[in-house]
Amino acid sequence: MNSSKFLAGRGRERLTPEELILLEDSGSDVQAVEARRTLVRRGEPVCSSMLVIDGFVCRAATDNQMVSLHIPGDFVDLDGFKLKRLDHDVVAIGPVKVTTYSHDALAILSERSRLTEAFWLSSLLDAAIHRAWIFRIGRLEGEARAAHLFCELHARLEMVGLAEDGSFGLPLTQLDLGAALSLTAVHTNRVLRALREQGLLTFRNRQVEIHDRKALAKLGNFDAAYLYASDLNAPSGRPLDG
Amino acid sequence: MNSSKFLAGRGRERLTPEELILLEDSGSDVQAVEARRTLVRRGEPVCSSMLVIDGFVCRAATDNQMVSLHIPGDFVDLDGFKLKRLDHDVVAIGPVKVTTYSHDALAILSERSRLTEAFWLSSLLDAAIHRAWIFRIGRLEGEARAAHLFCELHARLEMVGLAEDGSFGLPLTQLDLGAALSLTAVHTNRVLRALREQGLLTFRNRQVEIHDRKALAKLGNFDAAYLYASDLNAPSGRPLDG
DNA sequence: CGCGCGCTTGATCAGCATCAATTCGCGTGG
DNA sequence: CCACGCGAATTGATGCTGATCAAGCGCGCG
Repeated sequence: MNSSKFLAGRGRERLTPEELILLEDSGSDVQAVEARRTLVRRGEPVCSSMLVIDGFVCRAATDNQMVSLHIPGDFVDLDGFKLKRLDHDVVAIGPVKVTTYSHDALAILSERSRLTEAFWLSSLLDAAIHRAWIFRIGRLEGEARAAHLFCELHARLEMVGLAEDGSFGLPLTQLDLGAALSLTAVHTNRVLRALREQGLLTFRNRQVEIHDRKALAKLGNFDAAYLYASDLNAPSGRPLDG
Repeated sequence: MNSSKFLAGRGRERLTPEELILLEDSGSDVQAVEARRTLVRRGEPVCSSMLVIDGFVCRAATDNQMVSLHIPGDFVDLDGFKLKRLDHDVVAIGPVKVTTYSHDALAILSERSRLTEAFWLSSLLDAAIHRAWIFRIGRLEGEARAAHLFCELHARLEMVGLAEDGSFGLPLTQLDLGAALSLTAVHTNRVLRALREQGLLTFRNRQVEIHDRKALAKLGNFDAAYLYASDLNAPSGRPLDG
């Protein structure tokens, strides 16, 4: 598995080919991580950050509240580069592949290129997604809450080519899903059944099939604007030709 | 009111005096904003960002869910500098004073200094606070939720010298508080009464008095680590003497 | 084959929303 | 000066959403 495919995620389309090469050369080889492994524990000093290449990685706060869910192309703990420790655990959900970037390497990269801005942008997108999670948990109830999360995941996965026809792999248990939705596993199960019975989506065998994308978005009050997809793919403020 | 007092908030202690001067010179004069004014509406193109000098500013998502609450020293919509529009409204809660920074000025600043990193750091702190809000709303119930929020506000205000002896001004109505806590105004009222009757805190006339800080933190499961206060005030990675 | 984990379903209970009404504080105009 | 109006605070009554407790099922794996 080559990491370069995902280097261009999260607005890094704006980078020049030279910058992308610089970025790729600074990362480690791809490393495999087994499912359920805790990659970073909260509070521990960290000296490197990870780019997800394959699989799903989550960030978990106190009482196992999931606060973030990362897909291939996401840097998981760029926070650690600037803050030197994390305020949450980082856990692989299924089997995962990552590349790591030592903070020393990132520091050198920052000196030599506009990559600092790319990283900042990535952090801003994380923050925007966090805000959507606050809204989801704070204002939507059961079915709508799940619908909103599935819409988000679909949109994000589609941006990196990992969703097709409303269908994508999602190696979460219903307990994991509950941790993200802030619902018990029991209630998550009932919510999934309700969505299935309404013909909106099925989630079985680690595979999501969205049957009615429009209705799902409506139920979940989902507006993808906060993912800034079009902006990121649009030509940047940088002059087009040099 | 001079803005320089708050330029050093949010980890900007790390900046050199020259950088601080550069920053101060790039901002507008202090502008007064009346209470309840919407400063930026979601989706609108933005071409400047704001630093809060006095008062409270919040960010509100769909259905009036508050997703963020900003105090003097916070940049409210630095997001807009990189993303060019916001995924939420920005609203003054009480009467507020701000200085604005045009994105052109910020771009020039970025070129000339390490300010990009300071801004990035500020965004990372916002994200960390967002995560704490997800935990609070997702895992804590009524009283604990309110306790956690009051602890956060106290800690943040103390960092910029706006809280003393567990007491600080907070110009929110109970409805506003409910929007932040994701509770109805009615239930917010009952929760406040419960906290008062337990001798933990009183909130009256826009003034918070924390009577038992330790017990409040315990009830709210509050650990201030996510605010990175000590890290920000500690000497930075930058060489101490030049 | 049996154990464990995840999924599923039923029954009961608690936290909070909702609806409704009253009171309080305060600025405004008669 | 007082009546009025309006937003905010407060309190009561009722109902819904989702937690909790409990039990059974399916399936992969040692």
